[in-house]
Amino acid sequence: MGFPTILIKAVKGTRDLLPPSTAVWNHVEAVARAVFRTYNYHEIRTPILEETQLFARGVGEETDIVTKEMYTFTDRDETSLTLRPENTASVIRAYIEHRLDQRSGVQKLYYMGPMFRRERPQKGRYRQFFQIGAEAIGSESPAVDAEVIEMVLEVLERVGMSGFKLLLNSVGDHNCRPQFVERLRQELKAVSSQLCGDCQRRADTNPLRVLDCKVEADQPIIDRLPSMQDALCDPCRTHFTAVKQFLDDRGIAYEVRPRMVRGLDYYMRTTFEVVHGALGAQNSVLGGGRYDGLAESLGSKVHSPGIGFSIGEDRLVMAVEDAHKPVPLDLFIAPLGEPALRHASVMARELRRAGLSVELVEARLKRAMELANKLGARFTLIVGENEMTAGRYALKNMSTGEQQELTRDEIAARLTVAVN
RNA sequence: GUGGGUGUAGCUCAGCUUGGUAGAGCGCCGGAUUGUGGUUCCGGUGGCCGAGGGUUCGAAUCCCUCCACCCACCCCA
Repeated sequence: MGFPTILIKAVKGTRDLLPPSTAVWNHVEAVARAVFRTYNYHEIRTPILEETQLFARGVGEETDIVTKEMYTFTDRDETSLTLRPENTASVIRAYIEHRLDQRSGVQKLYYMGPMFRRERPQKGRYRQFFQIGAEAIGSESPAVDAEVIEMVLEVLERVGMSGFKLLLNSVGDHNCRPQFVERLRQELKAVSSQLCGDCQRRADTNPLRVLDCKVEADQPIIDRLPSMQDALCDPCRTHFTAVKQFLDDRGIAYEVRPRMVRGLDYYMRTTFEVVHGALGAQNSVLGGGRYDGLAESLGSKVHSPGIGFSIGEDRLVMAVEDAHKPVPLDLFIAPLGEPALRHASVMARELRRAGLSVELVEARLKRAMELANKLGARFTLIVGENEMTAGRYALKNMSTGEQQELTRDEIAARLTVAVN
């Protein structure tokens, strides 16, 4: 007593999702599942907790994600565990562990759920964030790349998003990329002193990132640096040309961004990203790409090339939320008095079983009507003594104000028609 | 990790320059007589003014320190 208890609040970078916003989340997820089904993708659920080694080897020892953003702790038996910062490595781990390569056909898997990265939070970026992703494993064909891209754009469109832009690139493979990076590193030695501070550092640690620099003053210098597009080896070039051809066939618009770089080491050949204007600085709604060497680097003896993407669900919801209208309540039942409440409760059960959303509150009628209105009820049913003895109940249409006396059966029939 | 901004009622904010211990709108609750909502009118509820310290007779207001949140860099979804 007297000592104010310190309020416990949500951990930094995490948040509570409340109604009516959760309806938008559910809608986005339902649309994604529906689209994935039509492309014959099936859900996979992997643990949120994995051995730290999985991400170190999968995502890349030197990436920002692994070096400074993971939630890692030592378990009681001394093994190092990590809250997943992304899900592709886990999916591939499961693919190898359960020998999914032995199943026939390309394995097409999708997932949705929380990921964790310990970054400084800002608009569209959280420490616990949600991704919806899919992976197609077991094919190197550029036709698969195009189909995956087509599918994810379908999700965006069906969810009501517009005004987005698809960015495309090829980052080469084990054969041509290391050579390119080395060449870039050499050329940067001559000019890095003229670049911004970040780029001077990147010139050493991650030369590819210099190409992606947004500092205005650096652009003329960056423009003169070699392009990955020109450095692609023949197989990579052929693959990329085919991907573009397949997209063109579908009438899918894209912009080739030779300088677009992705932050996960496993990407190879095709990479892509979708950006949207109204999201703040974190304007990337989804990112993805091919990862033909990932399975081997996780210990697979069979070559298991794959391609996938993941949507930033928080950002997608942010982009479509305003257009979403609240889910209405079908019926508000206003019983007058204790006997009426018992009677109405039974009626409510019947109507709910028939699929209607029903709220039931005993109160003075004026108060009940007020509540019905505030809850956005489409109809209100009044159950009083008169109604119970007559077997006919007053059903009021809340938008027109019109009211009629109906029997129980008539109410159910009338409502199911009106609601659909 | 680095910068900038903001912390006053459940929400959005005013008040701070020129110290005299709080206001608006919305929300919520109630009323305008009996079993009918939305509009209008009236009333009510609600805040240790982010926390701690300092200056002062007196601090939401001035000074210091911390904390939280937001935005941006970095990086990414």
